[in-house]
Amino acid sequence: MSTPRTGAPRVPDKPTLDGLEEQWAAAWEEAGTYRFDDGASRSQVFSIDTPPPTVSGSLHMGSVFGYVQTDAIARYRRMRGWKLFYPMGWDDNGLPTERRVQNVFGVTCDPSLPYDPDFRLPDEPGKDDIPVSRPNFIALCHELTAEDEHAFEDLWRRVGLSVDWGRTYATIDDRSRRTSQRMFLRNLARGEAYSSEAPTLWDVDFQTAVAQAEMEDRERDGAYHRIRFDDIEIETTRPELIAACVALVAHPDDERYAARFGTTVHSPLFGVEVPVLAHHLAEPDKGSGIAMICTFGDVTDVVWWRELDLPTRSIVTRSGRVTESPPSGVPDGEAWRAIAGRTVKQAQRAMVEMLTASGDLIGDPRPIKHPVKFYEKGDRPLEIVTSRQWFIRNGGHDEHLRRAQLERAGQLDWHPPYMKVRYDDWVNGLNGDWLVSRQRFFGVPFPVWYPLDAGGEPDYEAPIVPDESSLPVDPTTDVPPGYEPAQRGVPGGFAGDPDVMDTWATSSVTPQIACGWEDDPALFAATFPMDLRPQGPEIIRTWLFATLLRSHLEHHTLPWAHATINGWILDKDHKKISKSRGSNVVTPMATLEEFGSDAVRYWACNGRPGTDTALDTGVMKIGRRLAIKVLNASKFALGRLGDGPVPGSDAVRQPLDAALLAQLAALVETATAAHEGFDYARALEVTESFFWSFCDDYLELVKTRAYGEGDPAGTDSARATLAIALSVLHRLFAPFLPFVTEEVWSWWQEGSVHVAPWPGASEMETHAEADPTVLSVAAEVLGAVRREKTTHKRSMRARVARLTVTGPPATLAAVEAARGDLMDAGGVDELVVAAGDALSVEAELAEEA
RNA sequence: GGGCGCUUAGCUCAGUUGGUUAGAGCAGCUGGCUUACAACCAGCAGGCCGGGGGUUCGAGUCCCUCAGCGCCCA
Repeated sequence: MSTPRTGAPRVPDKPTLDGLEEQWAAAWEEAGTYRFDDGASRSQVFSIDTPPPTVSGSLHMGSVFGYVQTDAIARYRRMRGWKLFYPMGWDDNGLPTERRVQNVFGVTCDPSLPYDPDFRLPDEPGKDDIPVSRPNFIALCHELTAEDEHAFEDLWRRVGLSVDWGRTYATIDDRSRRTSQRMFLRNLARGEAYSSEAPTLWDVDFQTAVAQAEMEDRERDGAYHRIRFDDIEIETTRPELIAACVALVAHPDDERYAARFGTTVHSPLFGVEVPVLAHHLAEPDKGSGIAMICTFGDVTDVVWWRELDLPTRSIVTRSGRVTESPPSGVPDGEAWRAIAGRTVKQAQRAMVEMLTASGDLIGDPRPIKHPVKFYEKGDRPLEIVTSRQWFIRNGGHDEHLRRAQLERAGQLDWHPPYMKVRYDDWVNGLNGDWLVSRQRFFGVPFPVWYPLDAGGEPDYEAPIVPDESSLPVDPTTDVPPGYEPAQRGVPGGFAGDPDVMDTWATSSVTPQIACGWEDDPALFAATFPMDLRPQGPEIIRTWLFATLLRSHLEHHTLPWAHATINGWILDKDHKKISKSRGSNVVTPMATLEEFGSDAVRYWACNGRPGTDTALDTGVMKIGRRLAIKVLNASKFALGRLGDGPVPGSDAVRQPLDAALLAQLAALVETATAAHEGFDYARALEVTESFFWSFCDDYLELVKTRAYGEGDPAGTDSARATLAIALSVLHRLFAPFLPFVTEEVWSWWQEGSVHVAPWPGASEMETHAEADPTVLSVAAEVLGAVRREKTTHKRSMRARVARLTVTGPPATLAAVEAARGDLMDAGGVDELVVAAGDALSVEAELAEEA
């Protein structure tokens, strides 16, 4: 039940939407309206694992879309009586931030440099990037992300997210680093995390390893080069790797090469002897049906290398150049010196020239288009290099764990359900464990040191780990237990792991970060496992999957009960809004100022769960009109309540009023059911539709009575109904239009509408007989009267001398029940009814005055 | 190549287990200042529900197929 304020409502003469955002955002902050109740128990709490936005990403309307939808869900649950745990996080660690720091400040990180406490940026950026130490670089990262986070918070407050701003975290802050490191140490202790020297996808520009989830295929031009290995001709798109060739391979059933399996041939130019082998992954239809295996040209090479137990002859370095000296077994001759130290592209040109000259290249290269692996943020194709990296087991090599991951996802409530398929596809397609180490700087360090042997070589098999109580640590500056600072890097001493974790390795523990895992046991018990993970579809394979994995490994439970997956934002041409394509992207703040936050929220909440939605200012205009209508209708209805106490539901005696309340009860039921299924869009739709009919028909029909003309009982009935309907409608709209509903609520109620209880059926109960058709018939008759006036181009004030309604008995009974209201609203002098089959209305207009 | 989603009025979209004559808003057109709102109100017009085939008494809805668009994966 709502709590009406004593005294008459205070309604402004000229209600306006302008300024509501600032006014109410400040009021909510002041009152702590959205603050989490610390004493709540798990059964009272609804906890939301909000996606921490990448603060270095651009702000655009796509950012607003999903967050507003989630906020509508949160506001509904809060009004249903749940104690909302709804914190916000900032994803600031990782490559996007490093890249922005490089661009904005014109610096690059050189980890070999010592920390410079007096470092100052020059006033004018120079032509070349300034190399800075790792600590200086990280300081600049913090400086920049602080600004970005401020911009995001301003936006979220402006758009009315009802998050508890007292619980904000950042993925690089102490709490996140501690949680992330602790989780890693637990994984390590259980054997779920391990390091290994292995072929790894490598971005030569970013100088870091890349995980399967961050890799994408791009269609690129290439060319098949037909090359002679003795009498066998192979086809390859990468002739520059001939020096790295360790075998030839054909399909075991391929009769063309059956006789050659087990024999050897010699590579051209280098003359290295390599075996001819059989493997089922060789494609007989591709090229000449026989391929060279290099270490490493692509991911298939890695499979062949592993399964056929081949030697390693890597020639590509982490910078994307050919090594200076040849791998073992390859002669350091003229051919090698032609490619040594060159970029991959230069080496390819040199090889083609030499092969042409030697006659080992058959015919001209044949141009093709083929998919090439790229880092999703990268500009040059990924190379495969051998390096030591950290992995977390994810089921990619473990059928048992894979099945467990699929089962977990089956226990999760997906909204909409078909989004689960994307998860299943991803898990079924996993071909390796999760690579979590990155050779970067602004991230969570691995909390690990390695003992150095007498020769100064690290022992990777016996990492030194810190006590959990000392977390977070930075092994590049902190000293491991039992060692002295002076022992860093000296034989018999220690060395810190220089790598940082993949940003998803930290993002995958947002439930643990937000809920205070191990830091705040009471909070954790009250909030975890969480209730809801809202997120975008594109990060199902990364964020959702990884979060599920870590929770499964550590807690043997789902991290949340529900996942809502929002759709894409498309621009007017139905193209996905791209962060990199900055040209046509309007900043959300400008849009929010132009249309108002409620209007933008209306647009966002119109997007069905999981459905792609076009950025459409037309829909925002409709939302703005709706918000204005709420102001005006509220002003009218509250202005009719009179100065005395508002009559209660007992006063509802008129059939028309009872009919309105019956329809309203049905609306509440429909809207509530929609919300329960996370279908905020349907709840909004039915509420909006009801509200316009309420304004156009009911308010017009009841207007005269509400003004207090005629029978006082009729007036009381109208006023009681208006008060109930208005209170319910304000609350039904509150999750979508938080600003305007709070404004109109404040005119006549105590407290915030956003913590008012969600309406229930009991509020609409009356002693009057409730027949909803009274209102629908009355509305139809009134519509016919209006049609008559419009057809004759007369004003709505024109009198109707005689109105004849024909219809079946039930319809006529409804007309009789609303007789007075119909005559008042239609300006009818005489109303007569006549029996007939179907409802028909005849209006004789009075002469024009 | 495989999977998922989408295709309904000029535009943006609803259409909930198959069930009267397919809805809304915007834009368009015609009227109306009506003591909540002209940022408003009333009315009109506008649709082989992407194509084809099938199941059914009955299909926008279910099945098959084709086409286009988008996304994911290989």
